[in-house]
Amino acid sequence: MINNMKKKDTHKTEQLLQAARDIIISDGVAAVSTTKVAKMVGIAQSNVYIYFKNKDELLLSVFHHEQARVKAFFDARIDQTADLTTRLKAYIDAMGELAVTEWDTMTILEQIKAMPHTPVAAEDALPSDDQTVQALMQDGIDAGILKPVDPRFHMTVVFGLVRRYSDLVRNHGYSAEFAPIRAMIWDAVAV
Amino acid sequence: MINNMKKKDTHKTEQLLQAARDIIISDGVAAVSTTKVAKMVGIAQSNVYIYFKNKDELLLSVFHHEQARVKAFFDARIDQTADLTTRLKAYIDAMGELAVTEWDTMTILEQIKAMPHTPVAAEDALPSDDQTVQALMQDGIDAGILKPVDPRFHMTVVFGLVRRYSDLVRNHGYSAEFAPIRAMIWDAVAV
Amino acid sequence: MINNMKKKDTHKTEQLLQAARDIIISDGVAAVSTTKVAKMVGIAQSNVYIYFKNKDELLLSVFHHEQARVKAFFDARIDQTADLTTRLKAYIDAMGELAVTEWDTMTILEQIKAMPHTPVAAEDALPSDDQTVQALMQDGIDAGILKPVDPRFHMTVVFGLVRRYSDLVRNHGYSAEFAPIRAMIWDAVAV
Amino acid sequence: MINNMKKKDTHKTEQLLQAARDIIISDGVAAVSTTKVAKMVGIAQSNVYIYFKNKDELLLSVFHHEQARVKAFFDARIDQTADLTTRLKAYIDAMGELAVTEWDTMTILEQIKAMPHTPVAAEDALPSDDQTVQALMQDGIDAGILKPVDPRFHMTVVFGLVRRYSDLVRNHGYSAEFAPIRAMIWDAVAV
DNA sequence: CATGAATGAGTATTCATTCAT
DNA sequence: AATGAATGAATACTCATTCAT
Repeated sequence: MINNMKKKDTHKTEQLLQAARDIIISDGVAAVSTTKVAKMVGIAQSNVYIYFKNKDELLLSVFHHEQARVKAFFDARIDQTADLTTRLKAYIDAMGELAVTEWDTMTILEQIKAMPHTPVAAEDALPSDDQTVQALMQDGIDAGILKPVDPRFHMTVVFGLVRRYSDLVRNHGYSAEFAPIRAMIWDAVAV
Repeated sequence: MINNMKKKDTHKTEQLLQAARDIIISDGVAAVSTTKVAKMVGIAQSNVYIYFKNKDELLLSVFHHEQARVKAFFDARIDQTADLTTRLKAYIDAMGELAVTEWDTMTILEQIKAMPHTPVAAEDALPSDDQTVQALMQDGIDAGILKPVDPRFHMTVVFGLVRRYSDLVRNHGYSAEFAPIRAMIWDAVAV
Repeated sequence: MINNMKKKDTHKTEQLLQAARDIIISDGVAAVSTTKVAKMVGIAQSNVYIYFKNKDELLLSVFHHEQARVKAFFDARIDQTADLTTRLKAYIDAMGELAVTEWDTMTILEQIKAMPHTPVAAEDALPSDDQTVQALMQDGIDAGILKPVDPRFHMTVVFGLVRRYSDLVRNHGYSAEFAPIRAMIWDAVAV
Repeated sequence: MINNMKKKDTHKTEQLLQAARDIIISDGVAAVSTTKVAKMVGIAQSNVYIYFKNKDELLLSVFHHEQARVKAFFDARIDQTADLTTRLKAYIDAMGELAVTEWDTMTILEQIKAMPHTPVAAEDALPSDDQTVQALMQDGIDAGILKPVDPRFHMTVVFGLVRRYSDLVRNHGYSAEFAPIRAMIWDAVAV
């Protein structure tokens, strides 16, 4: 028990996922290689195949982990029993917060999704393309609150502006309120 | 045959650029390699280094070519002598047209810009970040026509929605008018 | 369930052998790997080493099993009390039947025998090199029935033609009698 | 000229082919790897791809080289203007000589042809399956000289016995005449 | 008996770049 | 201007085997 530290086995899986995440954030998905993640964790390259069937499965695992984070984030912030307008505005605010506090998560999802031969199935998606969100938007349209266009346009506005906001805040020293951006979004999507 | 050997140089350069473009469009920037472009043009791999110092310079050259196309597109469509509101609306419409007719060009610019260690300098940019456009937006803000936020937000809205519109039209069989999208954009950016 | 755990051992051994056989038949000996056989049987890769010291021992075991099948086949078909000519002809006919009905067995023996560093000792061998058969041939030679050459030549003729016959029947839709082939063999070996 | 020994470029191709041949003879086709051949020639592994598109193309090249040797061998030994029986017997004798003097060549052809996913097209083949030879056999059958069975049986007898003869001579210190073997073959194939 | 973890060596192939000719 | 040759590093993935639990 004292000199046998072998219990951490499952931990290796986590460490590999973290290594992959780190590489994606710093150098992009294309830079993720079995060699690199293994080296970062301090194991032999071939061991990666003990924990993941494939490089694809490794990346898919990263994707699902980050996706779960996003889902938890929204679940915690949007009260499904509230009225529609409230929920729509809550979604926009949640997105704004997410884009800033979970920038890395967003980047990772974006990168894996945009891969040439992405391992991510079409159904899986970025938060902005999420089925639930799309349904929410559609409800807004049906209720006459949102403009009657394909809901994907609404999602594009929200996601695009919110990402940009976060980018300016993080990478360009921009320090302004989210309020005016929220206003832009609402003016764009609302009837 | 004997004395027109000089022309081939320029021709080969163009051919290489075209080969790179083709690969970017079909398989993404990551798939561009000196081996492939050389093979496509029918020259030895090492010859690529006669026409371009680097692979980076090749991609940069592709980038500048496409950027020039975009610039020409706007120059032809926006009357700089018209009043500000007219110019702003003309810009939005031009963007809408560009996104559809020059989808490949946009894709190429996007791809090269998004590269992990992009050869594109920060000043260079997507049309939505263009200095001229940014100035136009700033004028709109100063004139009280556009919302008083960083002009990059306005550009994000225009570019994002217009790209999405084109994507739906091209890749998802969407067949609707641009008008409602133009309305969304204007509602977002206008005071 | 509690007290019949001992049986599983033998069972797993057999299953592993069968897995190896299947791979050899479908993809050749080179395709046999501890990883694959273990996966086919549904056990951990390392468990293969519980049942077999080596990959070589696994293959050797497969070899011996198939060899035993062949031996049983001949024992059942050749009456050792019959006169020499009868036994020789019975051997040829048995070989003809074996090649067709036990094609897989022959293939497996052949494949393992032909391995670059075959685990099969020189004494062990294909049926055509079998000690018993060789002795039978020698008797034929001594009795003046077969041509006075190394008995291995006689075995080569029998085995080669019979394998070819089976190959044409199985893989090339050939549908002819064995009789003319038996005649070819006899003409070749008989004085 | 004195210190520039770079002229030997084409020679490298030959050296690589020879390295592949050597490995096939000593350890079988399966043992051929780009790493090994490159090391044997003293170049970087990646250089193999300068001379051959593929490992398959390397092996195919080896195959064609050896095949050409065999063809030349037969062309030099069989007088196509001689009468049929003479040509048939000449073929058998040529085969006997070939099997002994070109043992390695036969082994190489055999090994490459027997590969799990052989790069050799079905039309290409071992000398014993050669179109020309098959035609010769067919002529013999039509002329009533050879037994009226599929010509591949005749070829099997010739090739099989001749290979065995050579094997005994080379690997088992057998030192007998070819004459009795020739007689066995003839008795088998002739009417 | 069974397993998961580990490893090092091996596989074919692609790449950007350099250089002498 | 053009090329063929060369290289070293990188890629994902498989393998036989060992060992502590």
